[in-house]
Amino acid sequence: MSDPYAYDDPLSHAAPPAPAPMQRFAYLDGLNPVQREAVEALDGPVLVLAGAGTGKTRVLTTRLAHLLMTRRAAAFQILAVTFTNKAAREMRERVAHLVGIEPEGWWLGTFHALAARILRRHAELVGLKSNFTILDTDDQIRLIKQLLEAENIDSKKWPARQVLGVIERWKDRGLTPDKLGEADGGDVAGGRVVALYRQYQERLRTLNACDFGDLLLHNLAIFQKHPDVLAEYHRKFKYILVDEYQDTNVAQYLWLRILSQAHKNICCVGDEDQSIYAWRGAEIGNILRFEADFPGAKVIKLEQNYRSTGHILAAASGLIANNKGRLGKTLWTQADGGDPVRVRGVWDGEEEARWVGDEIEAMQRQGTPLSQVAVLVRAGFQTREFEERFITLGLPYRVIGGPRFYERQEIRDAMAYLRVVHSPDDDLAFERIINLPKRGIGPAALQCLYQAARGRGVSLTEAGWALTETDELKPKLRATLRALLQDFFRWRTMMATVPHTDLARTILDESGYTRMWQQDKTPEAPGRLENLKELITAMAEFENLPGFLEHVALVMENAEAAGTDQVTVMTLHGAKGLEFDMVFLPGWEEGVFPNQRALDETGIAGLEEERRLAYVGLTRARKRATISHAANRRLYGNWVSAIPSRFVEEIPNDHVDAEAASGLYPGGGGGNAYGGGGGFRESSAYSAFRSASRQQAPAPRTITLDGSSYHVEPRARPNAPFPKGARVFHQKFGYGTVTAVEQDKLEIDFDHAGVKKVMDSFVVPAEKAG
DNA sequence: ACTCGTCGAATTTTT
DNA sequence: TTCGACGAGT
Repeated sequence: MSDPYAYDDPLSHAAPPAPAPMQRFAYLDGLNPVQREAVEALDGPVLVLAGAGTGKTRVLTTRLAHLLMTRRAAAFQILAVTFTNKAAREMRERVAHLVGIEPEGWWLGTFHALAARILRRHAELVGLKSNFTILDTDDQIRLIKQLLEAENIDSKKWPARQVLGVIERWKDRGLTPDKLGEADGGDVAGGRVVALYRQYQERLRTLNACDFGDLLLHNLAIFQKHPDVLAEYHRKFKYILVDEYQDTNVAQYLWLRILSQAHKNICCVGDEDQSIYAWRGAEIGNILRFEADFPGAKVIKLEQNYRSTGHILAAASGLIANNKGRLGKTLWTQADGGDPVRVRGVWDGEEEARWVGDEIEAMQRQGTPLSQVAVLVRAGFQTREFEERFITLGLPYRVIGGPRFYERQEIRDAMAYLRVVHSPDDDLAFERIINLPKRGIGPAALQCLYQAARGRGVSLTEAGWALTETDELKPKLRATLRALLQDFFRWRTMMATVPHTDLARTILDESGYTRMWQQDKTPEAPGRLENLKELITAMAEFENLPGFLEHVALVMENAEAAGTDQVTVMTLHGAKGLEFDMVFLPGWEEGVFPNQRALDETGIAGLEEERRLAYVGLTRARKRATISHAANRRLYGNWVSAIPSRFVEEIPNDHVDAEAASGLYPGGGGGNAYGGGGGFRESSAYSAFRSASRQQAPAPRTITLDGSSYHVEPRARPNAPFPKGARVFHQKFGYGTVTAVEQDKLEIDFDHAGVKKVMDSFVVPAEKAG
């Protein structure tokens, strides 16, 4: 317990393990030939392209086990990297199961946890102390706000969130302030983001803190400037294994590359078709470029799907085939065809929720457990309608998402107390709780503290002590401040003798924080007190306070919900990696999905990412996938009409069973969602969403359904809509922009052929061309 | 220092 | 529509 950051493996420099005797490895038996190849290709760079449901995790874990069992490497010589703690835990458990024991001293964890571990050992090389704190988003925002204020930048025009976003994207790409010119920030924050970034980094250093991005960047800096340190890790890590490679950002890629450059034993597993995190810095290019980045790389494609029925798989494959930026895989299955993907058109969001609810009840009656049913939505706000409906029906459900345990206000407050006790210099934590519960130390007093701290170049705590000696503060305030600081001092001394759980309880009680919630009469208060208790319980699993704080900073996880039988409602992003028998995919409308903003902001790249998201959604389903779209939806208080998502049309007809209420879309003869000759081209959702056009709320009415289900005729499917401004491609005239729309005739300004009027059936959206 | 009202914005999320 | 952030008033 003497040094909580002592991570050194006693065996790090031990002689290489003896080769294993020839033996049979039973765990290889259940693998298919390709999986086996992926497991056994231990040396050199390997890219395993693992399609959805092809047994990726199995390959990963078996490969790790194989490395250990063949004694190619000891556990501490393997670096195994994941994105989430959940994935790390799962891998740890499954490998332990395969190997029979929990491997000791190994380096398996998230990019951030591993980078933090390395950084703690060499913190001084980048000007930090090894007990640096890792900031959470709250801290970051508050810091940026302070900087904005100091710079006199209007925080209304440039919200701290946005400024932070820009900085984080830079960090994702490995761009430290010195690599940027002042102009690189565009007009963000009045053209001063780069300066803010620099100041932000300076502040972090004086706070002895770093954010998540820094963990990686500091690692890179250390490796680049200290070859001896790098060499140490080169010697140490003989094999590197990476999960979800398609989600890596540039900084993570550089980190992997530099660590693997000595031995080149790096195996990356991923699926470019499931790359859905570009918006937070993921570079799909990393996986697309793998063979170029790692010369001599072996590429192994896992294509046999063990999850879904034939129809679902074919639907998903057909959809994703519309993407350009992919390496390409052909998934196949031995499973039955099963049912085609259902596509259902309804009048509005309410009806959609009603229909989905009814369908789920029907499935339940037929014996499907609710735990095998999921409703996957594009965006959080879509969950509400389903919740309301499920409550009405009395259908048990749980919404995944929402604020997680360690993000709750009361937990963050409690954590701030603990952080200040652990490290008195943690100004951000101190600031958070200095007046919580209310002690009368308001903004004015805080301002005074700040000045004192800055003037003396010390932390707030230290400045506080100084202020108790002077008469800059009113006597009463001075006394309060002194009492608080003395409390902290006392708690700090208790650290050595009192178990950390007891200490935490004491702190929360004596500080008056518990009492604050006990006296609070809002309905949330009891829950918050519960959470505080839970926090103490969670602490018990850790040896000491620093260990716990590191866990919270890096892991920030929820305890798993109780195991009652419930429908799962969550976002498509949240569903990656999961699977269910029955999957509902509501809201497949232009504007909602693909999301209009994604299209506006990132164009074709955005569209392709949305399509991958659709692919992820479909491939979550084992037995049945049900897509639905509403003709009308209430969005931010006003009604908008929308047309079915282009993704609906992109699914091959043979695998779709489409059915829509009649009269959903204006114009056109048939009046069903898909046939009927282009009726809904006029009410393009593009413009509808962009301008949030105010429309009369559709009068509530009963929908008469077409008696029989309607099967889509291949030829009858209309082209994608071409709103004004759309980029299109014409066989003869090339690329152009739509300048006017009149029924099925378009006026197009072609890049090379000038303005022409053409029938819409002769052009395709520009992104589909070629 | 706290409460109330107005204004504006509004995907996706891990660490 | 709903939520939050901020500014004015008590």
